Amino acid sequence: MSVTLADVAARAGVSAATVSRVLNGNYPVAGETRSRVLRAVEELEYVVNGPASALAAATSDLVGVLVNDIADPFFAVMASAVQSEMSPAADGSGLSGQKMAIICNTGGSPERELTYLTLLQRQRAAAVVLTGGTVEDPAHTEALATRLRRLSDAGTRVVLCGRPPLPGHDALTVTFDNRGGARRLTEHLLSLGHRRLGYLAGPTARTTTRHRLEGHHAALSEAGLAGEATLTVHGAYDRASGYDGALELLRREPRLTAILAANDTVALGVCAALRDRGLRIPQDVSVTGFDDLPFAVDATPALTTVRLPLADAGARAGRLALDRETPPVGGVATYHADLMARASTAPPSRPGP
Amino acid sequence: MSVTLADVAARAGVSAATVSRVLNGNYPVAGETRSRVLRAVEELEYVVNGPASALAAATSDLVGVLVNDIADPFFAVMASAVQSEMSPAADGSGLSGQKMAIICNTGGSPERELTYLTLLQRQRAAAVVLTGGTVEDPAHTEALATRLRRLSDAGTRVVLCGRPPLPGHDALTVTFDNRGGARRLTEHLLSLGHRRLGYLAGPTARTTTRHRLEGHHAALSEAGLAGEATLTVHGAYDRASGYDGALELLRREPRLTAILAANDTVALGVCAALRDRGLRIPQDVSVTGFDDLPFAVDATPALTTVRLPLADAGARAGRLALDRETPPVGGVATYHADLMARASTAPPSRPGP
DNA sequence: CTGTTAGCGCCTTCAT
DNA sequence: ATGAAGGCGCTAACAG
Repeated sequence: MSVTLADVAARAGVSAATVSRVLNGNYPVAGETRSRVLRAVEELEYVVNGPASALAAATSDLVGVLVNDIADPFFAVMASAVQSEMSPAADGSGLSGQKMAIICNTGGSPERELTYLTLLQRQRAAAVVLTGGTVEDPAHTEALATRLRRLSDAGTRVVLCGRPPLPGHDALTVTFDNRGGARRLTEHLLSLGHRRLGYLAGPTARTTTRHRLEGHHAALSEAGLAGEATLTVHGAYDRASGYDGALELLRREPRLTAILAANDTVALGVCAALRDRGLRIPQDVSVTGFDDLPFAVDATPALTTVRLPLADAGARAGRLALDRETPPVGGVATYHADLMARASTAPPSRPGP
Repeated sequence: MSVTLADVAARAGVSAATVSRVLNGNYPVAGETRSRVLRAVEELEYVVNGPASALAAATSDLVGVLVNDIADPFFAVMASAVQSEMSPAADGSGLSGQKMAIICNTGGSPERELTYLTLLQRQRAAAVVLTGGTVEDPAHTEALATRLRRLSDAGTRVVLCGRPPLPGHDALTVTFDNRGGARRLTEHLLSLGHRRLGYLAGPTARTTTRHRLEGHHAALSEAGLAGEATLTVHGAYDRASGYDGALELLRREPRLTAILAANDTVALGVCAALRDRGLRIPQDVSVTGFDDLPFAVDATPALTTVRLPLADAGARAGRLALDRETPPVGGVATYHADLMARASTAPPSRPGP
């Protein structure tokens, strides 16, 4: 078998307890003894047994991070930021208590979300961060709240990042003003003179989808256009949905002059579809995204969108999860979504009626 | 405290051993007893204590995945694929033995890479997957080999994904033909008639950088252009390096007609710089990327690049890590890099001398 | 400051 | 097919 604490203790001529104290450094140990222990550790190439110490100390160094899909930049950026808050020093000093992130891909499936929470509870995770929007289904909301309550009861810190507070559980929350973002985007288009807008929404029954749609409608109402044909098509948060959705919108209303996409990735699909149709952006149709992912500025034309401070939010969530930042009042921090007006939007060439 | 195996046993009127056997399902248990135990588990909301079972069984359900930066799509796609091989069924059935991935961001730092390996050894990880290229430094290579050997000795499976086999350790390896890819890209440009090429290489002393550069040179030599001014500038694998690097290349050789970027992200920066300089792509300067990340096809013009089957490779690595696929002969599987000729390359308007 | 003594919760022979 | 018992490696009181 491998080297254990006892081996190190024997080699250093001290008790196991002393070795443990040296390694964890939260207890006074004589300098002399200390270096003797450290030397023995070196010589024996001893590596702490994580499970054993987790069991004995009833704590763990694991932090769960739930994402829909880590290959989606939206989640990758947040997850990366969460992680950056617990990354070890480059020199590898002080590894004790070093937290490690377990990133779990739920694929947007509510069931899998619950499954992963169980798995994380099994690992006795120190904290759990749930990122991105969630499904709006009473049954799932309740199941989720129950699971999270069990986790909190077991001492696991729970933080929500990029989704609204969960009814039935008072987890710390870092969220985005999705409504405001969509409203600003819509206002921007209206102020340019657009009147025939198409909205490509995300999957139904998801918080982000609903909030963005609400912001869109709010802007329309304020402009006295509430009654206007609110052309809306739902789809997934991916490029293909953008492509198909744009074609569908054009089929329904060939005269539309602007399309608001559910997010930047979808917007890319929209742009591709418009190009394939021989329509120019923004001369014929203006396009907007959402999120301001890194590639948005490199799209041609550069994409008008709203910026979500994903990295800031993720980092904040990470700190809250590690209890290294005082929680915001009320437990909820909301990040503003700034309009990034770029080249994909312009006044319509044929003003509306 | 929380519910333990003993509690369940008491409730079900059986011994702890029996409960354990039911939960792990690798031992015959009477159907009657079995369901009684399962009911007790339900009623008590019992959740296995991971650390405790890991300690007792001397095995763990954790799998480490090392990446440079999870926010970089190159790594995110691979990591996601590795993970997909161990994701639980959506219905949450059969959670026992469910593996979980710990994704570690090394930031490209060799020290941190070693640190994370120690941390994973501490967790007694079932397997470790190292993704992406690595630093070519004898000291680090040796330190890495040593660390990996300790891991293997401790029973952890080690898989390399996206990097060449490591001298000094016979880890299973899934790698890409970076040389071939760069060669094909260069041949493509040469066949279009380009003679003044600029090469924007990645960071020095990294395997991917070197291999791609070698492929580039090989193509040049074969075309009898070995002596030609091989304009090369090194930079990081990010957009900013592409932007700055392109300007630097143009400064050194204003007449160049093509730029090969270290990867797609860098290529995006190159395109931005060229546009800002008023140069048209591909009429004035052709541009190529590497990797064929999702956004490459949406760039304008669509980026000519070579496709690395990142998802396939990641999935393969995942299966090898879980010992669910017979290893390739020799322990090394190499994936081909296909040329994706798109709109960012064309014959030079002013043919070379 | 350091050693001693109990567990932490589970798995796994070994009996039965 | 099930129960009993020991131990996995470490930490946390409690003495000294």
